Amino acid sequence: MGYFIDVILAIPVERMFTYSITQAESEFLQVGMRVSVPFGKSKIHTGLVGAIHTNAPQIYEAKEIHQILDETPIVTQKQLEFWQWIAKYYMCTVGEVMRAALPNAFILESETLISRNLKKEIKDTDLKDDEFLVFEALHHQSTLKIQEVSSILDKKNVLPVIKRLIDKEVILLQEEIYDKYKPKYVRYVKLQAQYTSEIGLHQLLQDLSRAEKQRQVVMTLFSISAKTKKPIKVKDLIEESGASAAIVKALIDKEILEEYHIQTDRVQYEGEDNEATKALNQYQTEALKQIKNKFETQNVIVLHGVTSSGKTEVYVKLIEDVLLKGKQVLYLLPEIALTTQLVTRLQNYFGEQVAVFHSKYSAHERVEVYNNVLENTNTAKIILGARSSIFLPFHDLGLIIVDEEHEQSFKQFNPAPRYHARDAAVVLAHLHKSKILLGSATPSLESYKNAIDNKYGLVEINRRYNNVQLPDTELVDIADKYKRKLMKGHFSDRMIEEITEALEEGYQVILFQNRRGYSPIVECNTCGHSPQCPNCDVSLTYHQYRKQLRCHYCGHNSAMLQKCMACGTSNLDTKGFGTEQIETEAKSLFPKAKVARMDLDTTRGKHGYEKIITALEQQEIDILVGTQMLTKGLDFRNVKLVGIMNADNMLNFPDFRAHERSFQLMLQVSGRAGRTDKRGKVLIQTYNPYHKILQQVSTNNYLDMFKEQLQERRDFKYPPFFRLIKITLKHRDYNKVETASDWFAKSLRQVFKTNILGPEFPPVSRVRNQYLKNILIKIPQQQSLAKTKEAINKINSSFEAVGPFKGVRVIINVDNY
DNA sequence: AGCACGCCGACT
DNA sequence: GTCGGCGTGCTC
Repeated sequence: MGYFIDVILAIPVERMFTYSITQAESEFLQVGMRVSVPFGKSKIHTGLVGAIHTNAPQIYEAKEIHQILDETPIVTQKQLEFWQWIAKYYMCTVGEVMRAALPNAFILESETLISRNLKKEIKDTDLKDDEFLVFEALHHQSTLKIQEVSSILDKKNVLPVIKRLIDKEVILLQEEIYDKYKPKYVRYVKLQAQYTSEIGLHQLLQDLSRAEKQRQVVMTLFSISAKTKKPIKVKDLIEESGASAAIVKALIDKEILEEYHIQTDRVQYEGEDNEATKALNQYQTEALKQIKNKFETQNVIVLHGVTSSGKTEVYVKLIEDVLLKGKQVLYLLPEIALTTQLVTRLQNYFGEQVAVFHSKYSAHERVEVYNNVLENTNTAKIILGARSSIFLPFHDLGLIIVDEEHEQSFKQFNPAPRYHARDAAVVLAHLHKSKILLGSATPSLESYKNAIDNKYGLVEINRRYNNVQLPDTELVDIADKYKRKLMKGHFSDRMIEEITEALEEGYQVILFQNRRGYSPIVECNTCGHSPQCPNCDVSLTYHQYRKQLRCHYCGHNSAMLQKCMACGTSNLDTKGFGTEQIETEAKSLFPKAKVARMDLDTTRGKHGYEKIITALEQQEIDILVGTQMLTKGLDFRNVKLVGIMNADNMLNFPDFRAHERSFQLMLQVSGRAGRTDKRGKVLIQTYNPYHKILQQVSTNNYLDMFKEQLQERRDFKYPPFFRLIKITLKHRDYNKVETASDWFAKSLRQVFKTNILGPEFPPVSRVRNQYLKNILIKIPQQQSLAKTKEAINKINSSFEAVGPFKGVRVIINVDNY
């Protein structure tokens, strides 16, 4: 009888692959372990064991596996179940989920290594120039990677050269698979055993009487070990004794000290949990009580607490309870909110039990967190992470908190799996029979509706912490201000007055403009021509600080034009404005104030974001201009005024969620104002001060907004009443996209009759030289989601079989909002 | 996703 | 005339 395993590979193909194994291997292997397997002509891939069985495949012969990579499963049964759900719900392959779910370092792929064939005599004259270069390089280096050959020859495609060399038997190939993860070892030292006794030590110090520096080092070592009773790092010893590394080395060489290594986590919390959790005020206490009560009967609760109401403290109390029961906690946050204060705050309470997981971490660091969660170590009881942390190998999850639940960034768009971390977390909680709390000052309509419908529990906090008042919001009609010539640049007289006042009182100001760059359109005043991106269907945005025109879709950039490309006059003008322009204007209007800008362009580096936040906290910045980055749950103590430069471009955004999102955005930015003693002020500049959303923002009326938006969603058949699936077709050829999308939409209409929208070009119909066309499927509540997806999959496979549509990419996005 | 195999333009 | 571009099909 043969033994076989079905293996999941991290590639976008539907099926699993069957490999043959020996009986011994079948006894050792378990579902969830990794194996390396030969795949395709020569490559070796990492596969995850999905099933172990004895059914030989009928139509092909299974290859043997290459190697077993794990001693115990690294993926739990629950995770596999979760992967299956994600793949099914978000219409992607399990392989794609695997790629997103495992740290990259776990997914090894072989690397082709080239080495010299020593058995063969080679005459230089037999080789062509480029062949000789490779041959010669192998004299200096025993093996070369393909990529290295590429750089030696300075060309992309080196395979033909390599092939010729193999034919001439000059080189040999080998496939090397290696673990990308290397544990970190820290050097420690201790005294050799014979010196640990009192006599031995005494003798040693005498022997070293003529080597004063060395004697010092030994003395220091002795005193540290007496003090801490812990192993001593070489680094610490050098620091403490003030000696050089050479002296320590000499002692090791003389065999007085012994050197050893200990495997160490890369991410470590050095401090201690030195803070008792804060006492809650009456509103928080009440909320906590309600949450606990409702968790008795409900698994999901929405916590709606106004900005600065102290939701975090409530979370902390809940976490404490769960930890006492010995369970794990997952705390999900939007990526950007992670890098800051919250981490420190939780560490102050929970010390090393807090583990952080996000994209800025290196591959190694992620592996360590992953393993710690898998082993359920004490250093991974609370996982603070961005959306991808839902894929960690939890054992005993007791609570999931999704903070800033409304945030759009919980949804992944590219690549697949296009999952929404909040929604997936609800499923994850269900799998673990865990509770889940969705917190926000401005809950998403979906979540709030679920709460109203009693599917979820609802708990509200209506007071800010310390009873600080909500800011006073004022709408400024800039149409009127322009008419009466009261505008200076993009600043109304009211804005200038308020900024002046805030600055005079020593407070800080935040100015919000939801668009980066200097101005999004450059236009010729003579002929009306405006420069477009060569690869995408958009106008180029002018970035003043580098005097560049840039495309925000593909990153294309060119120097700012001096003359119009169409008519040659130098009568160029800019339309619209972004953060850069606001920054420039603010600097000239308030020359004494220190103005800084926070957007994608200024926060690029690893710590760019933190630098600006720290500068603001330390009051090195008076006026901070920024995009929506500003909204992410930051607590700025000294900000009194928040100015929204232009509310209209958000409100007019062509998306069914534009109003909801504008409300959330504006309320969140407003929340940055006046967090302590003095009541904050929010100024919103708009052409349309009677817009209902602006009215609702200014009165902080979430419920009104909710009801009104919900009605609109019902009327126009949008979520949460209808589910959406967006299908995007993509190809370089315009006509191909046209005919392909027509075909696709027609097929969909044959099945669904109504509720198919499009095909339609998106607002930016060409990105990176690829034309895009969207089809939107609206799914009424009574229509089966599973059947709908089945139908879409069926149409998609027939589509792939149509010859003329070859090469057209189909991107399916479930819940594309 | 890679990666090999196979058919058409720009260079020695 | 070859080198090298990327379109198409397959991977247990």
